[in-house]
Amino acid sequence: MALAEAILVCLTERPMSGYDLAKNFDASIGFFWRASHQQIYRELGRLREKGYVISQEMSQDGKPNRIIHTLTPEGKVAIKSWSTKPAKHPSLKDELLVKFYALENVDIAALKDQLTIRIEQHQTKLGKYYRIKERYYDGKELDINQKGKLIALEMGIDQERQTITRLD
Amino acid sequence: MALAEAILVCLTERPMSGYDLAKNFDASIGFFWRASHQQIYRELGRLREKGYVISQEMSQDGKPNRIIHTLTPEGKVAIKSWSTKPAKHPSLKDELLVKFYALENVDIAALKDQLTIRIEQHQTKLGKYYRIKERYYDGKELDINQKGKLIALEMGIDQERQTITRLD
DNA sequence: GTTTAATATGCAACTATTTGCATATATTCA
DNA sequence: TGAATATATGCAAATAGTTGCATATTAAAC
Repeated sequence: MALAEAILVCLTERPMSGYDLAKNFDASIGFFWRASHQQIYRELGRLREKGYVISQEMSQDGKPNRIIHTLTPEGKVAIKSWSTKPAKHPSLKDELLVKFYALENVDIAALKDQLTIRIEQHQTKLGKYYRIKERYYDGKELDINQKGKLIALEMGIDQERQTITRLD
Repeated sequence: MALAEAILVCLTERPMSGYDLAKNFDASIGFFWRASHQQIYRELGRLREKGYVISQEMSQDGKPNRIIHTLTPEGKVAIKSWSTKPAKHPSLKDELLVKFYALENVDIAALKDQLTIRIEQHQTKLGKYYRIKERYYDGKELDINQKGKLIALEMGIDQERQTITRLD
């Protein structure tokens, strides 16, 4: 499973709480791998058991305590080892295309509405990508780690733009 | 869940056995919704219980018996009703992009190999799409149902071509 | 002052998916 | 003659993902 690895990858940037990770999965890495906070908290437990992260409770004044998870050297080794294994096919499940596939048996007006919504969703996502790119990457000196993120981001931008053109 | 509906959609074309359906999920509709034969057989059981399909065993000489599943009017109603509900986001899980995201902590040579394999996979898929298009759609009179399938197919072709260009 | 939103964590139940196994027949290839 | 491939169906276990709920604090808005 790659949720574990996606979390470890996030933690290479800096130690984070489950809450921080959940926000990351809503924003940056979540564009390539989606996960809910429930999944993340459960997975963090497993990663702790395996010794890939260590977790420390930090008290904060005002807000509830947070548990900060830090990547261990064993965790880093796990990422490297995962990285050499063949990547699985991206999962592929698109209800909207199934509906087009069934055009004769479908409510066409409802389908058009869904298409409009879908296009809007892609535009929203594209907007988010652009904002991230401007804010963190444009006109900055980039180390290799940031370059990797930029590559992934640009692939996402390309994909969204093309999908919008295709559907529109 | 849309596996149920994807199966029903397949059965609008003609009555089929589980085996036929599994092959369909490997070829045409499977380009938008992947499923294993185990999943399909189990789901067929549920669809039978709900009365969306009826199943009849046919003996064949030589080969093992097949069970032919036929869409019922209730099944057709279920498709129509599903078609009006908002389509969920396509699922989104791409290990390869996660690996790019983690460039600093990854084995770069291994990643390049995986990228090559991925491009080849997209090319294989594109080839399949083209063959289906030529064989079943090019220069043919199309009814509305076939037009829907052609739209889905052309979206697939477009997507694959652009993905190959992007990755290459 | 009470509701709403943001922060912060997590369990439990349910549903879906994957993986491994199991069985049986007929044909084709070496 | 034995092995591999295609046809044909399905169970069981493990893993993954979704949905609903539960709790607790603080700040800001109304």
